[in-house]
Amino acid sequence: MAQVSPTGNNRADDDARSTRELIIAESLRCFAESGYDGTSLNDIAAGVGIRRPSLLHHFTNKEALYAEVFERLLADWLERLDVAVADQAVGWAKVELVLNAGFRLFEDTPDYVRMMRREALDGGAHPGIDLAAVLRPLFDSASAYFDAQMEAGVFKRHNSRHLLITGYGAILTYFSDASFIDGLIDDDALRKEHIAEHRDHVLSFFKSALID
Amino acid sequence: MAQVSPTGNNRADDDARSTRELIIAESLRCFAESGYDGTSLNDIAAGVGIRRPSLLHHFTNKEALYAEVFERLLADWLERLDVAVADQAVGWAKVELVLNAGFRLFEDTPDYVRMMRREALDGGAHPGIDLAAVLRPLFDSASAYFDAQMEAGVFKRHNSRHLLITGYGAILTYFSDASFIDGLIDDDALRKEHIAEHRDHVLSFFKSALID
DNA sequence: CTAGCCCACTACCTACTGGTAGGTAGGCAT
DNA sequence: ATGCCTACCTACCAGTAGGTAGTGGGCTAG
Repeated sequence: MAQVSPTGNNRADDDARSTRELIIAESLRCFAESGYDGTSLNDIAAGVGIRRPSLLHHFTNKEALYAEVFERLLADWLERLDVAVADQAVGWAKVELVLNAGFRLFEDTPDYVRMMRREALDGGAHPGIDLAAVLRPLFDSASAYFDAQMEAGVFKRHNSRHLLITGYGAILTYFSDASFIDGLIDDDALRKEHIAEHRDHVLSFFKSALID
Repeated sequence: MAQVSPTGNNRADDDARSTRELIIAESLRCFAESGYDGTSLNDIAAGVGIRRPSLLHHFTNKEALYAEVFERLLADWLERLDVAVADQAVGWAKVELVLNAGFRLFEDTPDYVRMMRREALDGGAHPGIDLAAVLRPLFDSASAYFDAQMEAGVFKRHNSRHLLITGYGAILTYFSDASFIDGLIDDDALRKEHIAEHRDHVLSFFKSALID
């Protein structure tokens, strides 16, 4: 009989999980920075401080590693957004709440944003990952929310689906293309104050397009 | 004495240029689809119908090929945008003109958009290419234009630089992430009618944020 | 102490990368 | 005919990719 999960190993399990976590964290960095093809397992292993075969002891292959990193972060993302979406605020207040949550989320995890952008750009090149399918429910419910608010006269009339796509592009791009934007504004676009500036702009811009 | 450039070879030069053009066209396709690291010279050569060494007869190395493709398309892009920007229209009419030109441009060259997005995402990973430096003059003059119009009361007040970044994100994203958006709207996002839909939305959205 | 597991290691494999060397077929000018 | 040039080829290089096999140390359980 296998003794399933002995309750209290300390170092063994801790180290194991810690190594796994280290690998995932380093993979995120690398995949965000250089993309799937631009990242070698050697790069990741070196970042963790182990050799490639040791890395492959924790993950069956590169694709599985990528999938796990992606799924992990997608789960984090949805969890945090769900909290904001679940709030009972209505009208503009709710939009502001969700936009703020999005900004905070992206500010906290810029690597995730770049990885997500690469995934959207590659468009299903990585089997087993269907970004659109995961986000679709959120997209549909948000679209329905806008339609209802517009119908009720709370918001000005717009195409709700394209409105969401516009918002997605406006916010995500600032973080995913930050290093490009650096060159436009002559400073680090990811500095807190610049992020706040962009957030304030997006909020006021969307507000003046939606309200009154 | 070397006979410099005999004036009128027909087939030799034509074939040569045609092969070069074929390589550039195929490179664009591949780089847009799979990125720099995801594209091998063999892929490109195979697409053209020649072998890798023959390809390297036309371009000194992979980086030089990438640079030429990128510079070529950047030049095309700036040329077309300059025409729109040079128009003497003022106020919202000018914004509408430039946005329409941008949409037409992106619609005509979706591969270019994806390549450009990848470049912005990689942020200077490819030496000798400085996207921000090239676009900076356009960015600054556009920013000045908005500031002047807002000062004159033609447009509502917004942060002009962040307004431009928002617009850049809103439009580019639709094309660069088209395959992801496919999954959200359950159809090919690059179909003419959907592009028109998004263009109409962006125009009306920006208009209601800027005017009145 | 011993048995066994976990984890990381070295050593190796095949496939493919970007790039080079050297050769050949054909066009064109002298 | 000769000689040069362009455009392509095959064959090869060193380096690196992802992945596998087998080894050994350190820990824990019995």
